[in-house]
Amino acid sequence: MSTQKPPNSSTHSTSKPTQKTIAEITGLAVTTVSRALQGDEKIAQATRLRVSKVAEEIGYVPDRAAQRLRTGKTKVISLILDPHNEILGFGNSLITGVAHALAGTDYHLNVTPQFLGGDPIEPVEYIVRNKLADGIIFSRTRPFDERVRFLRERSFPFTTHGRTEFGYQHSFVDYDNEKFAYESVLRLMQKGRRRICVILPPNHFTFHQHLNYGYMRAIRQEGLQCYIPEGINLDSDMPEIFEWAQTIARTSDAPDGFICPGETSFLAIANGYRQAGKERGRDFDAVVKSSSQTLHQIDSQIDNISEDIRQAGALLGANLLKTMLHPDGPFEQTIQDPDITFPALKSYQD
Amino acid sequence: MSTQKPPNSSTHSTSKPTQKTIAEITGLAVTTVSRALQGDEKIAQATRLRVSKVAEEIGYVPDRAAQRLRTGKTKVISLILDPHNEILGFGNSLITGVAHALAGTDYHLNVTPQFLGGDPIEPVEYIVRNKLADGIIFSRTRPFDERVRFLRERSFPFTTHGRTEFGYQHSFVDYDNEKFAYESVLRLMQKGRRRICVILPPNHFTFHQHLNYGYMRAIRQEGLQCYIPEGINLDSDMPEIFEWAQTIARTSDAPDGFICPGETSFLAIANGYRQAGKERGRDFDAVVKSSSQTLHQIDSQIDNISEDIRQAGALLGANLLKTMLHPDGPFEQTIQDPDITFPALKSYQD
DNA sequence: CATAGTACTTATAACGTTACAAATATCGGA
DNA sequence: TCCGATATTTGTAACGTTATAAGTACTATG
Repeated sequence: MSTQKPPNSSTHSTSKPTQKTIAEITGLAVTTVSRALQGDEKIAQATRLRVSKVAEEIGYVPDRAAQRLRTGKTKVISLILDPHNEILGFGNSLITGVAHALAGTDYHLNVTPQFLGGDPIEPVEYIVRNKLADGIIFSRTRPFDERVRFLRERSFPFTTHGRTEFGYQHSFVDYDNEKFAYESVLRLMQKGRRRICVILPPNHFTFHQHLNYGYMRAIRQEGLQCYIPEGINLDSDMPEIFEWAQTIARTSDAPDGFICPGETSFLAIANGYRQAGKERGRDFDAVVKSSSQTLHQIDSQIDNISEDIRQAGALLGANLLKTMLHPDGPFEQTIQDPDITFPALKSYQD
Repeated sequence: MSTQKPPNSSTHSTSKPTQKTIAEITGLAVTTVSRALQGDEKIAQATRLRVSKVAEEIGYVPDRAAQRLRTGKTKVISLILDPHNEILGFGNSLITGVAHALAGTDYHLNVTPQFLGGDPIEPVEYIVRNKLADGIIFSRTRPFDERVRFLRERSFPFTTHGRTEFGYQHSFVDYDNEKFAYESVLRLMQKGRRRICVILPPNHFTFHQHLNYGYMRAIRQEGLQCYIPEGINLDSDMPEIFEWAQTIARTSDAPDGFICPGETSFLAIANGYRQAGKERGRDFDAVVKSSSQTLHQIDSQIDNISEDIRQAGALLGANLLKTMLHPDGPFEQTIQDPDITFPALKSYQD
């Protein structure tokens, strides 16, 4: 108290306030200010209070660059956004979800775009190399995903949207695609459909397997023929799918039921069938996985099983935060349950 | 040369290489290494070459935190993503565009989500306060946009997607909504429509004015009645628009032409009209502004005027880079021309 | 009253980089 | 041979923060 320096007003009025400014005002040492702001128990409660009050008053905000340089922690989480995820607001919902999970913490969200045609490992390597984040979230995992291997080798915290098939555990959030596919088959059968086709993602993705399992399980159980198109997948352009649908719609054994794990594939198929004079509800049916209300507006009677992307984002954020806190596990592994609420069945069960 | 220190191998083999590592290997001073890496002409070409070769070899990457602390430059550009921009991949396209503009520079892209219902100034204040970026991009500008005022006051570089009506100039990229609306009216007239309705964004946005001007100009010129719905706007939920459309479709003076500056509004309207037994092409027509191929798949005969969002992002990035280089202007102001290519008219011009 | 402990505060150094001023070497010309 | 000019390199300090170790003052204990 007695050693309080004269409040050198010229120093702390001009530019951005730092801990030094607070130190000068309170007459404390910069170290004390730093520790007070960190809530160190070894600093007297009264001091802590005083410091944070002054900090508040003069509008002090910590310099993240300095913190980062000193501690090595970026306090940033990087979400890698895949260009294929454009589908009806997927990216935005995911971002919003993660951002919500991070709100209240001092972590920032950084979105790294993954360029179309680029190697998926690139953004991950880049982030690790340049230490641009403390944790990474990415999607579209593969059974033996290179990114997972890479990050695990370096003990770099991450969470994935989608599972892998490695022998070791890691944090993830996934959607129960197996159940989605299985229930979809049952629903289509309920509507009298027998030639049920499923649109699968490219087979190097893990969720290809899950969808496939669910579909095949139901198909076998019900004694149906499986119908998996070749040359067409969930990532195909709409015009491509449209062309394909238009063609097969005119064949004698054209599918009368579709399982579409994405909205756009359904739209393209419905359009292709329409060109061939076939209407959804009369000539064929479909169960669609969607994450927005858009589809329902286009076809209000469509059977739709929803996936809550925003929730997935929030879970991913939360799981990653936990992983960073306890880097050696246990790993949070969350599987989202499909929300199945079909419209009531009409009487046209022929 | 003679003063070369012995290559203290223990120092630069373990952890991440820094300029110090390079200095030790080359026998130069850290300062020289720093300036060589910056390409300073005052450093001998031979030295520059040698330094960058060693840097490459040992996999040196500059520590951004240290650079940032020292220079005050974050080398980050922040894109503020509005939740309303979810519409069919808007966000992703914009991100991709900006990212492309930034590729090759040492700027990073950081996406800051704007929460639904939050004050638009919040993310901007936050970025400036915490100095999280050197430049900001945001959209959905208002005529007297608070964010523009705020950033200009602080001479903080920014570019907007959309114009303002301030007396001073600033960098922006905008779409020619006036032309879009005007041309849409003409197109609908060409198709024999006379009761032409326009869906406008909330009237606090600048592009509300532009759309309105274009629409009104054409309406007056052609001697038509204007039809601007109340209670419904471009940001309304699809179910809301659907309800509205369903109701007016049954009125005697129901519009037979719609100008939809967004895909979802069209879908909701088409659905509402369909409930009332009215079909697009027969009972009404629409011109839709879209930025994806999705709509075309749903209705291949639809008149659609496209907006290239990815290009907008690229322009925004480029403009902002220029603004940061020359903070006092001249400001890049780009207006994107609508891409108008309608399907050939059928003969049903009654 | 000395001593150990407790409660709290502080000086010093360092993270990796760059701005600045200063130093050294090299060279042509007087 | 000496001088100034040019070319090139270097030492020092600083950006704002925090970890570490060391300090001070006060209290309790024997």
